[in-house]
Amino acid sequence: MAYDFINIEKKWRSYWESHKSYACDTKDFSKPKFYALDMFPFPSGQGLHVGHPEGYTATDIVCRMKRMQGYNVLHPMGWDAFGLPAEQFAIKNNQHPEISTKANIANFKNQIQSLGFSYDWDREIATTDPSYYKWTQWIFLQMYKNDLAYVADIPVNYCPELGTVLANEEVIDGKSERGGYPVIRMPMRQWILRITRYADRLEKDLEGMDWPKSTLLMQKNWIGKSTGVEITFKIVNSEETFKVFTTRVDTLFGCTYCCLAPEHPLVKKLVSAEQKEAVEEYVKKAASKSDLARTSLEKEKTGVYLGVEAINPINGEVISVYVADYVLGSYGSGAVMAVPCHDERDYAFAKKHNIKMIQVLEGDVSEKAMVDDGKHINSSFADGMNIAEAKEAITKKLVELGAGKVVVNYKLRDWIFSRQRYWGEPIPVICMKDGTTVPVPEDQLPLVLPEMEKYAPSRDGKPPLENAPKSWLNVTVNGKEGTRETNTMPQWAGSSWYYLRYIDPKNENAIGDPELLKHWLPVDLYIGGAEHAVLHLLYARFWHKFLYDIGIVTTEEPFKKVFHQGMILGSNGEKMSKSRGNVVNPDDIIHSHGADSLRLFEMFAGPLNEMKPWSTTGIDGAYNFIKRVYRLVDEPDYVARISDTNDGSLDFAYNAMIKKVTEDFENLAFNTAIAQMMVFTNEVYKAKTVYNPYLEGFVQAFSCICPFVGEEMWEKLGHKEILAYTPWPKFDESKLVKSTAKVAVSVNGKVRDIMEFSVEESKENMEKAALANPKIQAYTEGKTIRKVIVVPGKIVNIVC
RNA sequence: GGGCCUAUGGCGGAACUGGUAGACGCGCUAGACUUAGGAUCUAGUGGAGCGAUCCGUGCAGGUUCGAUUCCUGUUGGGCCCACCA
Repeated sequence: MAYDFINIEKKWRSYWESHKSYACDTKDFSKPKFYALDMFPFPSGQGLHVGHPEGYTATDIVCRMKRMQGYNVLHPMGWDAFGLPAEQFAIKNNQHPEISTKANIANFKNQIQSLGFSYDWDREIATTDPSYYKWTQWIFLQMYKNDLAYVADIPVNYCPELGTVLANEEVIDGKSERGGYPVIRMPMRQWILRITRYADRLEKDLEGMDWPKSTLLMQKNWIGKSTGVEITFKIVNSEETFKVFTTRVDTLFGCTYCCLAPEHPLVKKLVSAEQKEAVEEYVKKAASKSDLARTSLEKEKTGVYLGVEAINPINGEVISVYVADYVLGSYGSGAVMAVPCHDERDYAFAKKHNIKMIQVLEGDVSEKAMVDDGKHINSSFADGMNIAEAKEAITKKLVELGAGKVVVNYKLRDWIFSRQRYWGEPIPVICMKDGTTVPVPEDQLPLVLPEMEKYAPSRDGKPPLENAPKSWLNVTVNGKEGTRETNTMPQWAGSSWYYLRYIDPKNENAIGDPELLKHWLPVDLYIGGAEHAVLHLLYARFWHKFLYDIGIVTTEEPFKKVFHQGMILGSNGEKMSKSRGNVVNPDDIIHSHGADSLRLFEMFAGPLNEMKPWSTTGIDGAYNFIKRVYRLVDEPDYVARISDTNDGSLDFAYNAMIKKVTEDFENLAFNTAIAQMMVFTNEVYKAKTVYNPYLEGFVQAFSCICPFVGEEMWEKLGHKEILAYTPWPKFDESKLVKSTAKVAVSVNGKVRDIMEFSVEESKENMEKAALANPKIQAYTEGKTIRKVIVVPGKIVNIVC
């Protein structure tokens, strides 16, 4: 019988599904736990992409090994089904998002199931399910009660094309992350989550985590902690003061002017009569400028004189105050001290506006600012000091004067949490006539999204829920009239805590049973795309830390180990896209080569974290290897006789393979594990006979990558039970020890011969034997031996 | 502009804390077998040369008995952040 993957895959898929072979009893605490999580997909209309199975296969392999190693494995899957793209898809196809979402989920589920992943489908969740988003809303309410959710009229990133506000994290180069539409800044009433309150912990706890280094670094940079000094400047002839934040307090003697951001509240108050018109015009212009316009202006430093002076507290110098949009209103105190000689931006601004410059560090400042370390000059008591020393001295002085203090600032901003969209979780808050907000009582959750015929976003930024039925919209609280909040939550809400729900998905009284949450957290292995390095992974950490603070979870961090799979590129090495015409549909491969071949190919193509091009011949190669393996049990008479006695010929090959596979699976190095299985297979073909337990151990390991054909082979080997819970094959270290070792003999670093020595051979004897070797003597003849380096088991190097 | 990652045969990729570069697979070449299949099996395959030998891990240096591996500089590719004071 040839390798009939179509029927083999059909047979075992149906068996595993009907027997619930991979159902996880989370209440079983008798075994060690292992929680492996995939980033749940957004069920798009296009269906599965070949990129999806890559990460999913990786976690599946580890899960299958862990099960055999005796772990109780939680391996769930669900759907991140709310959000903008779902809504856009629905609008485009003129179908209510609820219907299209359901259809897309069904399609995705079918595709995923055909790939043989060992998910526990009894734990399937969808963020759009009211019984799920009841708890998303519940978490929001807890945040609201803990002063972590608030409403504010603030300048936001508004995207007219999408008709909604976006989070800072969702804006890239002044364009929307999704769709690439222009984003403008305008003030709007928004719900905001106070993520900045967690900035310190979010930053600190990154240290030592088993996450990709690049991701840790990205989060760190995004949080952007910096320690500096906040200095108070007095306005001349006024009681007013303003504060600036600086990380270069050492340059304070070189400060020749100050700048306020256009949004700074003192701008209006301080501006002089003669400058009023110019300043007001400038502020107006700056406010309407989109981020795109701001950045596209080649970073030209514009600004106007405010008409007032301030006093530099360190030396009493009188300096001018400007308003300039290169100062950000949302960072630090919204004002800076400017030191033209030692800051590139200040240098450009001062040159343009002809402002005095004082050099306070030695160096050349004739062409550009000098920002490196050096010796201070023109700095009174700090003269001769380097940056670190001057910082300390000047800070000390400012503190004495009561004009400064050490502060920490973060780049991280609060999380703009409302979207002017229909397809999202309703925010469970009631807005009263007097402008106050009242939370929806917890026993009224879930607050279900109302049925609506017209749900498309409007271009003016008004939420679609404004047009919801009056019965939904209008609420009376304590005899007073109010209306429901009409903004909805962003897609990130549902994905910020979904890993908790899998643990106890049907619990109606809590997010999950505290005992179960305690047992199963944290997630041991979390695999997904690197594009979520800051957004999702930061938001989820924030929510988790909050849930920790209110006693829901008992770990400070949600994900112990995170890993990003590399992208699968088109066969031309470019990113897969419809316009490039290089998209591969997994369904086609499942039909032409089978799911096992797809899994094997994606794991063998290269390291999991690296980008790999798709390869048609590569998938053929995977298919051929499966056939070669399958023949071991399908037609052993032609390949290798299966024997009940061990002749020892495969001892080394087998034990080396099991050792390598066990270690490599643990390290997610599947390509090299597969290579070792290929070596073993080649050895079996050569040996023409194979000891039955070796063949079985091989099938168990192989089945982690190719579960369908693995299960079929297991059955053909005479087993009645599936192999998922059989004990993982052990390896015998003693079979890996070799009595002799091949040693390279080199002369002046060039290998000239290979000699075999007993592993116990002494260095002296190895040296003697090498020097006596006629092949070596041909190179050493007539020369004096200056040195001989002997590394047992590796090399003998003769220097002459 | 700043930060991080990366570069190895015709191709995808191996190589542990510096120690025989190219495991394994694809492709290619030759042979065997034939039930003519999407075959299968066996052998060979970094480059140059008849050869002994020489040259080879982006490029230029350095450290070392010995460097794909460590250091400095540089170039190409990728990712992230980009006025954060």
